[in-house]
Amino acid sequence: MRDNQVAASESAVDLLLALAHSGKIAEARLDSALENSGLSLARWFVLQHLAQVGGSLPLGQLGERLACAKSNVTQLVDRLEADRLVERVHDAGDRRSVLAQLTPEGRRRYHDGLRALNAVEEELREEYSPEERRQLDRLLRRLGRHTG
Amino acid sequence: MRDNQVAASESAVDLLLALAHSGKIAEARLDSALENSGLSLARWFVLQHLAQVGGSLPLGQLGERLACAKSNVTQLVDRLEADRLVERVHDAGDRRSVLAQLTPEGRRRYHDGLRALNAVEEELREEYSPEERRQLDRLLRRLGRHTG
DNA sequence: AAAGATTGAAATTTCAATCTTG
DNA sequence: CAAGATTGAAATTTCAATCTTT
Repeated sequence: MRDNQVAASESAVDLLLALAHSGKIAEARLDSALENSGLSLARWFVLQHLAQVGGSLPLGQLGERLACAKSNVTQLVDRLEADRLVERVHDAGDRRSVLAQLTPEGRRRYHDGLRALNAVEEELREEYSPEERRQLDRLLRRLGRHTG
Repeated sequence: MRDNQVAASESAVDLLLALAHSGKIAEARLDSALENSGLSLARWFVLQHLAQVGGSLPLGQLGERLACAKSNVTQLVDRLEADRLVERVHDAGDRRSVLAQLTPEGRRRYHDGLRALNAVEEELREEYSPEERRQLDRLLRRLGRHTG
């Protein structure tokens, strides 16, 4: 019974497993980088996506971008709204839809978080050359195109 | 106020963010692949690590390999023990230590899960060439070497 | 009925405190 | 006191059911 066989990356599953594991490690690092800014990675991600698109997004689309359940988005936005980093705004066009909108304070906190995150850059510099970073990034962005 | 700047991979932070996101996507796929085998990805990971090292491992070391809190390992093993997939065994050498040991049924379920996971291979085949898979895998394994 | 969002319950993970052994 | 593990509480995420609007 060969159990010690799951080692290299012959199979595509091993690749997914490696991706899942690397993702965990990355998350842990980012989370600890944000520790002093009073934001969890999940909360910062919300602010980031809103900032990226210019300030607001329907909760449903936010859920797609965050790759999480929509009920989670509701509660995430609840907490962010309690901290005045985000506001709920009714969508004029479709009254079923609710927009999460970045507040000025939310925008500041997003930038604060970004600064904190950038502080971990040096760590990664030791691990990857710029060329390798580009290569890795290019490969990662391909994931999720087909079935994501 | 340039908010739409976080796009390419100039910075190392963007790479970590991409890793975290890709990890989520990978996890979701693996989890749904395991759906019919009655195992969550977290539980299968435990079985996998035990199988990889030949059958048993102290809970602490299991936590390191899984990159999760030790209290989580305790509860993970609780549930696996309830399902008779793993047994707790006292460590003869150090009575503080507790080993998680794969049962015969646990070993079977590990292989069942592996089969289910391999079924998602075809999806990935469309997304990456063998050469790209090797490249991506090689890069991922470098993560966590320095500060893990 | 379908889409968007919310609610409450359950599963999972983490954190702080505690217990036992070295 | 250090190390290894466990417990209970809190935070986070998911799932199923529900509500409103299209």
